[in-house]
Amino acid sequence: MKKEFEILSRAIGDRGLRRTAQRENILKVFLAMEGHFSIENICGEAKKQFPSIGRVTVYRTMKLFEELGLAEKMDRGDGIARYEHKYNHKHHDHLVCVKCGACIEAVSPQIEKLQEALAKKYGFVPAGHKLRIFGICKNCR
Amino acid sequence: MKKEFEILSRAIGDRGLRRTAQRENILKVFLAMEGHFSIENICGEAKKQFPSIGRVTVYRTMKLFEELGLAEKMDRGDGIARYEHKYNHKHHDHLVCVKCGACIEAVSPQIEKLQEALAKKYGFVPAGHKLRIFGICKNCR
DNA sequence: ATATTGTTGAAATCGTTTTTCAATAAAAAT
DNA sequence: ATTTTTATTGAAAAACGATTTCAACAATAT
Repeated sequence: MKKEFEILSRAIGDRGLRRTAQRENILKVFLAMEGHFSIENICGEAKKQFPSIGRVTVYRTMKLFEELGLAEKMDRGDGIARYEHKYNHKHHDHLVCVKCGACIEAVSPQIEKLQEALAKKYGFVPAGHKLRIFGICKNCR
Repeated sequence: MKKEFEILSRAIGDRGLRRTAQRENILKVFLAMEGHFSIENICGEAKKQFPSIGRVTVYRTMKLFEELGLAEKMDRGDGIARYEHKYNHKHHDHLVCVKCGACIEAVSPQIEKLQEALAKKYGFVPAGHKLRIFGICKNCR
């Protein structure tokens, strides 16, 4: 839970950014959440400790965290961007329940390999991929 | 190129919908386009033959086509919904070029199988999936 | 302490999609 | 054929998430 703050600190130094209570608070709150959260979710959580914080600041800060490799945007297909932890979290795919919206993280090394091969077959230099498997989760059936 | 109109006709009969020039025109235009097209693209094309047609009608009609299994919505990650043909087109994944936006359709039966297995491993009843591989296409490098 | 300049947050704006609603037109009833 | 019914249309308005603007503010450098 420390490294992420170091990354933020380094970015602040390197880029001539300023150390603000908002940024530190959003990072703290974000790291404490486990799962996939919308800006509104994160902002709501942040407001508990920092009531004056604005939605716009959360948008801007999460974009910064994305650039720093701390957060990754994902979308469940409902038009709302959600963020998940990225630092020290390896790549994974998502199993999205179409009933309850639950989102499970999963990964198959074989699928990863085959995706590389598929891209190359078409002359693509692969840079990443996003796989969502939709279905009914264990709890919902 | 005939079956799709039959499907529309049948839906009109079954659901008490009405046969309108707009719906037939949008279907004609959509079938004539090959690739992935936004509402604005489709509306622009439709306007050539039917100048009075409105964007809203295209939204509504494409949603109907989705329900009828004639069209499938896909998103390239840029927030704009695009439609592709579904009827008589088997499932495929998308290779999206991050430089030029080109979108190639590809499929790997092995990946499909492994996805099923991955879903089941987590107790999911899979209902479908969307895989986008991002990278640089042959032309762009 | 002061000057500089990055940051904040409310309001305004943006771009896509949806809803509203009066006018229209397709199908049914006469 | 005419009238009635009701689905459909399309412009305008609203909704929605996300972005931009800008004056007030506050972190850092001088």
